[in-house]
Amino acid sequence: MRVTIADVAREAGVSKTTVSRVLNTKGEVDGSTAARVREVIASLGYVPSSGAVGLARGSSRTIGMLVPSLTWPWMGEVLQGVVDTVEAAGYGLLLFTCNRGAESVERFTGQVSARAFDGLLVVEPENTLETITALHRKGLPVVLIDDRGHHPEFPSVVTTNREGGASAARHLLAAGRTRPLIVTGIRHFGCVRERLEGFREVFPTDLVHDGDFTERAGREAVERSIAAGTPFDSVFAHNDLSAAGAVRALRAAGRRVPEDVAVVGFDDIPLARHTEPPLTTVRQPMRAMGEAAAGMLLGHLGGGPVPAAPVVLPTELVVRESAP
Amino acid sequence: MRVTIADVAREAGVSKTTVSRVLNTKGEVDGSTAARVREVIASLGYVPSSGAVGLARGSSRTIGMLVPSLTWPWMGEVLQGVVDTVEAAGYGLLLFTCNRGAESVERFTGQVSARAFDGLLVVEPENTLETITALHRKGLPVVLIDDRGHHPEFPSVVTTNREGGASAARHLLAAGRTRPLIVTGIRHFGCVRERLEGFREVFPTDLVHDGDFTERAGREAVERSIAAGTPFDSVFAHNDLSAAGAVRALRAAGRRVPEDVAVVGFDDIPLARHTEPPLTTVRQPMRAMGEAAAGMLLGHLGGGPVPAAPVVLPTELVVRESAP
DNA sequence: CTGAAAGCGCTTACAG
DNA sequence: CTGAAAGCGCTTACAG
Repeated sequence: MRVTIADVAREAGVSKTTVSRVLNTKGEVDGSTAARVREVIASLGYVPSSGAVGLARGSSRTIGMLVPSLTWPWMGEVLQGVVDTVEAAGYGLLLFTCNRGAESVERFTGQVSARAFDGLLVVEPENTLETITALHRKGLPVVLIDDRGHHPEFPSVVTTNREGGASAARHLLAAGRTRPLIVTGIRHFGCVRERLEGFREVFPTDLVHDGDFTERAGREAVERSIAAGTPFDSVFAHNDLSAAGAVRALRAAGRRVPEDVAVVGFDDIPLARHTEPPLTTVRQPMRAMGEAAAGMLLGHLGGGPVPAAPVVLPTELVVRESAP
Repeated sequence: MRVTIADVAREAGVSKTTVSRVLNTKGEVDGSTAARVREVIASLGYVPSSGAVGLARGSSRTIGMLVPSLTWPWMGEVLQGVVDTVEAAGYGLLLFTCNRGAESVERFTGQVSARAFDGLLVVEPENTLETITALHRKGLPVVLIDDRGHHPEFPSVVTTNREGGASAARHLLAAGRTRPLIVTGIRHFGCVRERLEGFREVFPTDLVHDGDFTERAGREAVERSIAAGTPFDSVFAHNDLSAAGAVRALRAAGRRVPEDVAVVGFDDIPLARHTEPPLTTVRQPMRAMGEAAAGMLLGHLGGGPVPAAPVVLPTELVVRESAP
């Protein structure tokens, strides 16, 4: 049978109120009484029921996290940062993905209404913005990670996408390249627009291929440019996957990387160091972003303020062989 | 203010008992009464508090999952399989990692005692077996995923490691290779022993290098063999990361892959299709394993039996250029 | 410094 | 078919 606060109280010869007080170090309790209660707690191996505590206190000491997919290359890093921070604060992390349309979104909002968690971390899945906005307006604390749509309504953690694009441009320019080709990610993402602008402010070019973050997008951009006879001596891809595709297509076409064409990616996912040649890329601090977002949310739940402006964590250019 | 069952009862002109009955479709309720209650529920947007339900019912409709790391290359697939299954059943998933020693293990067992979840899925972190065994003996339903230590005490989902090793061996043998080199993973893992035995039963060899699942392990095994003048015409690595290391070292040493040396990995992580050349590898069905484990646990929580023997999901040889 | 009692929002015998 | 009441295991005014 489960040990309850009543068992502890009886065994220690005090009231449940007193046990609760020493449990939460709240209110004055006589030193020796407290010590006795603590002994009983230890000897009985008593742990308060999280459900009962949550019900009585009106909060669950759990935070929720909603992500579009768990298999994206950088999601593990974000998650690890979040889990580490949340666990260290004694909170639990409830994980949700909304990848099966309306039905799963509904199930998710049900969990929210059920008060299964006190606050929500979001890597925004497509088509969930309305839902999340509604929940936020109803009072659910929310922090966005890698805000791809730029929603000033929410506290968020972002990285320096514009400066990241600019750093790639400066690097290629310094290496003496003159005709860069850009393979973008999905255009309506804020991060994509920023990476593009940041790059072109430093290194203007009209060779822009619309991609979608897939390997194929990188491959096709290169294949088409070569087929069209468009000269280019470098590629800036908006993520590492399409950079890897570009590298593959270049080598298949007999162009040497980096001698003939230098390639720079974005993200620095594990794959980046394993392509041939390894990718020069703009590193996103995914784990730190997860930690920062979780920290913000926990701080807010603890009664603190939330930053009015997005918290910005810097990208970092990682130089490898694809663009030395 | 939050909508409660009392609000619904008042609005519908019935007792809380009746509302509870239509909520859980339990016991007989008059058709028209039920319809009226349902309308009120919808119009008020009522959702039962998960904490209260859990307290009253003695279960949380949440399952826990404990993993050693969220950044391992195949962990995302496992997680996705688990989350999809758990969500579809209307359960929540609470995520834990025990990667900071005793302190985090303690915090984790605290959550268990707090009844934060009804059952546990485990990808076993090092040095947690005792803890998990103790929890299991105390009555916590547990299912192990990719049981690396072979603990017959627990229900588990595994893959055909022995047959996977054998399939790699048959493939190399059929390709006319005669001197295979093996780079193992950490030796005390059950899966490593099985892959090794499976391979050597089909294709005996004494060229075995103890590795640790890192890229460096693959690189060093190859470098040492070359330095020692040991002839070999193929490599079977116990995971893709060390296979990638082997490929890299071979090419750096001027050996052609697969012409001079064929390389076969294990896992089929995303990286496998991006090495140069892409890796032939023994695919582990990680997502399916996650789904199966979650399904077993949910079935058990639902009152069903657990399979007495481990559930075994088949590996599959994926042939790419590194060993055609 | 301490305790009796009410309350958090549900479910579940029990009685009708 | 329906409801009053007790109970799940805590916390928190309130009173002393």
